[in-house]
Amino acid sequence: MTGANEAWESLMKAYSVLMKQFNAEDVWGDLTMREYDVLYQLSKCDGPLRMTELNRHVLLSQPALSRMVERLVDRGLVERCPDPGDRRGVRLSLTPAGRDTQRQIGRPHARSVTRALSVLTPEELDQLAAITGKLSQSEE
Amino acid sequence: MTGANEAWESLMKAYSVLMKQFNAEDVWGDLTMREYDVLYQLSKCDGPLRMTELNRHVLLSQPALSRMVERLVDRGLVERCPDPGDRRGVRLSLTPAGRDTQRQIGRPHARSVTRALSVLTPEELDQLAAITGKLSQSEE
DNA sequence: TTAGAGTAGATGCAAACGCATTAGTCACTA
DNA sequence: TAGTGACTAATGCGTTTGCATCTACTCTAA
Repeated sequence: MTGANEAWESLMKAYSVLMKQFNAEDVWGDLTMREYDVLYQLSKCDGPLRMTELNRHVLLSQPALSRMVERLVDRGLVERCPDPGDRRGVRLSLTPAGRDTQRQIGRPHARSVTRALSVLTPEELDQLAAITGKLSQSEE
Repeated sequence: MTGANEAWESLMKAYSVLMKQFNAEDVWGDLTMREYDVLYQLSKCDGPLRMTELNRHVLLSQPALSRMVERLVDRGLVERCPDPGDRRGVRLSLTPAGRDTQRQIGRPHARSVTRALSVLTPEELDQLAAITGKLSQSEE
């Protein structure tokens, strides 16, 4: 019988341990993990993403994300063009170079993830995905 | 049937969503969540902790932790004294004020955690703790 | 059609971060 | 017991972060 706080602490610990492990791997080239995360989130959606929408998927403040995107644009990995339907907004998408970089990093990283989670049975993977999915959907 | 990468992504999403939610709550006083985390980790161990040991439990680089501890010492929340057995090392512990602050923040935060995880059944809490526990122990 | 509230993203600025390196200590071996 | 390599924590420095704020645009309703 586990309390909610023990479960949350255990989740945080796992996150922290695995994040450090992944960060130590030599697969990130000249990107940080956070920058890769932005490229990855963009790679998942084929259509262009709005800044605000992207910000929902990334653990960064709005200004920090704004500047990170600016840097990625400067480096030719992300394209930023005005949203025709809302002139306040911006549409973000990967450039070919950005997509390429994402894939090049994503492949070995995905292998690391598989290796790190290989201690879990298929049933446990299912349960983990189901439970954490429930958690992120529960924001009202 | 879920793959390891989907499970990891789902875990990261849950972490990110809940972290943002907790961060938005008005319980942190003049501390950041990261600073609270350090106080919390110190509060869990009764005996003094070594810098390196503390660093294992916190998602921060060694220099960042060193300076954060310095700030907490300046604010009177943490005590730093030389380790008699190893003159390179440092022994960290909470001051009474630090313990007090930790408790004052910890109480409402623990309630938030309980509320956020209340969408899970007791069985799911057990499973989540067991699975994430397995993950963090698997570093060889 | 226009005033006022709300939203999207950018910017100024101080604080905090990570990388590389350093100083000091330990532990093992010759 | 002197020398070498590993380990612990601190520091220099350029970059990134968050908070507060700002500008520009949208939406609602009078």
